[in-house]
Amino acid sequence: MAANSQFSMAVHVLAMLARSKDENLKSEYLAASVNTNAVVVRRLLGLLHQANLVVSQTGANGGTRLARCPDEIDLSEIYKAVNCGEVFALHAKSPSKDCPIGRNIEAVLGCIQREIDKGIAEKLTRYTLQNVFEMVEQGKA
Amino acid sequence: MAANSQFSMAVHVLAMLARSKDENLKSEYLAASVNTNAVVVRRLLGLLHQANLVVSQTGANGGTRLARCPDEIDLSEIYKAVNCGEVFALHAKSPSKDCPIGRNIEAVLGCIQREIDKGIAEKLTRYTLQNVFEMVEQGKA
DNA sequence: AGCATTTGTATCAGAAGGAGTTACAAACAA
DNA sequence: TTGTTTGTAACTCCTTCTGATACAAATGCT
Repeated sequence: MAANSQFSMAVHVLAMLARSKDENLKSEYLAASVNTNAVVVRRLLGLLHQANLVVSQTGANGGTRLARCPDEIDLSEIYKAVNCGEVFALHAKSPSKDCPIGRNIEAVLGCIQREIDKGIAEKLTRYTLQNVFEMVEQGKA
Repeated sequence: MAANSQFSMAVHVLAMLARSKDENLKSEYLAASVNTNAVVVRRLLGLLHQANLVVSQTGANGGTRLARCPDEIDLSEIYKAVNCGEVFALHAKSPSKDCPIGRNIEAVLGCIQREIDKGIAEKLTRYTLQNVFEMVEQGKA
C-alpha cells in the first residue's frame, strides 16, 4: 500500500494554520510547504472541516484558518478526523465457522483492537496543537 | 491499500497451534480455517519463524508447531513479527525546508510516532497467546 | 455587473502493496 | 524410491493513496 501519511500532513497543515493565527492560508501555499499538490491539501482540509477543525472560504482572499484556538485542539481529534482505518485489519474473508478457533477469533481480535485504539487516543490526547506548534518552533523534537 | 490483516491472521494461526499442542499442523489445514490460500499462510509462518515463534518441518508428516509455550508468547511479539509499517507514515516527500514548520515537523512527528508505538506495545504485552486462546475457547470476547 | 481568485469536487492515470494462485525445488518420512 | 510438505519465486488481480487536470460555485474587488 502507499502508506497513509494523512495524519502527518494534517498535523503539518494545522501547525501552519496555528502559526498564521486568523489569517487565511491558501491551499496552494500549504501544498508548497507540505511538498505536494494543492488538491491533495484541499481534500485533506475537507476532512478537517468535517471534524470542525478548520473553516474555509472560497473566492478571492479565500483560504483556510483554524476553527478553534490551537490549545483547544488535541491530536486525537486530528487522528480521528483523518484516520479511516484501524491499527490492524480484521480478516478480509471471515474465518471458518467450522473451526473452534475460527468461530470466535474475530470477536476477540475486535476487543483487542478497541483496546489499542483507546491506548492510541489516550497518548494523543496529551498533545494539543499548541504543544506541537511550540515544539516545532523551538526546534526540539 | 489492501488493509493489512496479517496480525489477525497471525493470532488466529498461532491460537490454532496453541490448541494442538505439540502436533504439527499443515499449512493447508490452517488455511482452511483462516479461509485463505495455503501459500499465504506459509508466507506468514515464515515471518513467525524469523521471530522464533514457530518451528516448521518439511516433508511427509511435516507442518508447523509453536516454538514456545503459549504463555511465554505475548501479542506484542506477534505484532512486531508481522508489522512492517508504523501506525501512520511520515511525509512521503520531505516537507519544504524553507518553511519554519516544514523544517522541523518531521522530527516532532517522529517523536509522537515512537510514543504511540510504545503505547501499542504496552497494551499488547498484557495479553499472552494463552490468554487469547482461552478467550477464544470460552467464547468470551 | 463583471472579473479575477479560490475552494470543492469529479475524474482519470500511475504507483505501491497485499492477496491469491500456480509452479517447482528442497527436505523429509516411510 | 516414492509421496508429502514446506519454502519461495513469479505472476495477476484488486484496492488505495497520490498526483494531476478540469470546471462549477462562491466570493471579494473595482
